[in-house]
Amino acid sequence: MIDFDQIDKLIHEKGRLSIMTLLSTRGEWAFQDLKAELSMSDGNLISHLRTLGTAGYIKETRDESGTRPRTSYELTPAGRTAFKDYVEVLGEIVKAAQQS
Amino acid sequence: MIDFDQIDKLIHEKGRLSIMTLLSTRGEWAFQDLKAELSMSDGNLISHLRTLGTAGYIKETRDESGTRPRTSYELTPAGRTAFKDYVEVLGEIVKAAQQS
DNA sequence: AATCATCACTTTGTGCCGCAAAGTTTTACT
DNA sequence: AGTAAAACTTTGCGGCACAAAGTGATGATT
Repeated sequence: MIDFDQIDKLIHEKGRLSIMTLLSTRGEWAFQDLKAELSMSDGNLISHLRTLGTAGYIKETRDESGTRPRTSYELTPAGRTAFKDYVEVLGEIVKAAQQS
Repeated sequence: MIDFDQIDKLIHEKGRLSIMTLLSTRGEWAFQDLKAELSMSDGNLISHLRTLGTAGYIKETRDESGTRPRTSYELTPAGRTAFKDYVEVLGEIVKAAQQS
């Protein structure tokens, strides 16, 4: 049977799952790009980013060179691994559901 | 892009996702069987079952014929549809992750 | 026969967390 | 100079996951 305990609670939440999925498909995302793509409020988005940052899943890079500061986010190796493991469980669920 | 808003919040929670997955693979589950399989506390399990019941996703059947009462749970058609839709989104996420 | 344990739940309570609304500061534009 | 928009941050509320404890019935034990 599927080991549901293996599901990473940090990732298994709509907001953070969205973020992790986006970050996994493309290297870097600026705050505003994430916000636009996910239609999340600023507060909600940043709180999720902070949660993922504290967990060591993502890394933020602040770029002050342009006219406006721009903070970008990308997966860390740990984040990539955690996401891969999480997706593996999803795959098992999908497989189990298809057999029903 | 994946429409994360489509993710059914009622299903997208570890406990309820576990329950829905089990119910989708096998017709009927008694309370105790679910509890044993999922290692959940009574209170937690019943509250999730109630949430899914209120949503119309599962149906409970109480069997009083034996020495002890035995309540069993199964998916309703609506629950099966909702789960299928949910799993479809999971499939998209898995696919997106594999391409990274 | 009386106590003890187990089943089958239910109720209650706490603590965390998602989420939005409003605030803040800096930069562009007219 | 004054307004607007970008780029965040802080605060607060409401809801929910989860466990611990309570209840009442049946079955086992001595």
